[in-house]
Amino acid sequence: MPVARGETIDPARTRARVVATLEPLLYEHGIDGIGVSALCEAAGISKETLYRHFGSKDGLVEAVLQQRSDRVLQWLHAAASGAGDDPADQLAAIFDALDGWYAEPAFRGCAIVNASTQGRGGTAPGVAEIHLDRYRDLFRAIAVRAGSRDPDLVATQLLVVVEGATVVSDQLRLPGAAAAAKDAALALLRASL
Amino acid sequence: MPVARGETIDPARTRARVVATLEPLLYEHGIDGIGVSALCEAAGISKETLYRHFGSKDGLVEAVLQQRSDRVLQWLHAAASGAGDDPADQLAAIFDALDGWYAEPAFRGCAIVNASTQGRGGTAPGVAEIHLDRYRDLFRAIAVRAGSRDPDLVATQLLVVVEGATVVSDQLRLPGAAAAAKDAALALLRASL
DNA sequence: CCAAGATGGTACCGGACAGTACCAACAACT
DNA sequence: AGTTGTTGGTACTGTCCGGTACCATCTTGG
Repeated sequence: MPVARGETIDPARTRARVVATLEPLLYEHGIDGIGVSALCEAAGISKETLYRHFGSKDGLVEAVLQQRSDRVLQWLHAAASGAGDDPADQLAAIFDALDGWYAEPAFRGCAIVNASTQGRGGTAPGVAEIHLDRYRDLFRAIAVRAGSRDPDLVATQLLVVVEGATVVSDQLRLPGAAAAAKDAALALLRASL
Repeated sequence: MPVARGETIDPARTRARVVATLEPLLYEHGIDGIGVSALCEAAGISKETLYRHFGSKDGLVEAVLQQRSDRVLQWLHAAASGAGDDPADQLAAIFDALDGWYAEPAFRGCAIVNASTQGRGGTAPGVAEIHLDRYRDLFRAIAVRAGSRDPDLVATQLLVVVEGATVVSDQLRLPGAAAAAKDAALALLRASL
């Protein structure tokens, strides 16, 4: 089949579809764990199309990671918002959401941190920093509204707990890791008042 | 130059020297970030020697990771022991030691976790689990001696904090991450009594 | 002094991978 | 209808990497 299938030809739409399709694949296999040819086959596009849209494999990876960071942060903000107005409840809701993620069979740790660890040099410089900073901003806002004495400190501590829980859940497959992290996060927030 | 240089021919000694020499190199560049030829050149050995000793690149990596895990755990045990008998002091000493590590320019996160993240499949299955379990045992012993109500929970939480601090320090280069983690660890231990 | 084992050097093989070129087919706008 | 632009298919290139083979050289132990 030569061109667009049922849908109209639209480069932006093609690009978005490719990013959405390839995101879970790159997450599952790792950036160096899957070749460009396999990615193209999975996305149903030719290599030429991929390189016209993204310039290089690194360009594709950066686009995928950017969208993933956006999606994850939106998801956590939604989880917090849906838990009412109490900062502690919102914090608990975030860790409950993470617990569900950790339990998924496809869970492989934090995609952005994994990518940064794998691709030392070249791949997505700054994406990881921005991602973690946004995480920290989310926690800082919660700490501020909870009335913490040192919101920056608490935000860093909560970021540490989240990233640690992610790593431990991934490496050790401890089912209780998220619950322990949630307990720790609430204790740290409480201790900061 | 053909054979052993100044030292006597001794396969075990050669193997140990190779592991010690290549450990920092594999840590710095990542497992897939440096080729076997470069490793041999750096170690001053031929490819044939490397493959006779380790069988494959994965075999070399596993040997390096095993030794690194041993070294790190010994180092932390020593830091704890050197801080006296108070469990809280020992915990603080561990995080102070980590703080020094995080500040090193060569710091690249946890080598074992990095390797596990990079080499999905084939590379060192189980090394990461064992490493984190040993970490957790160290913390559990501290929690027990401190009189925590639930030493297993505290051990998991402290493991989460350590791994999180390592990731955050690596990705974000936050100088205060270790101090925040130390503060969090002590608060969690205190809250568990 | 000689046999056996450990080693370094080098060249090589096969495969995988990122990236490119060329072409035919199809859609959208005029 | 035709022109322009987007796409899929395929073949190809150059490169790098893990791993193997062969050989000369040196130490070690008898």
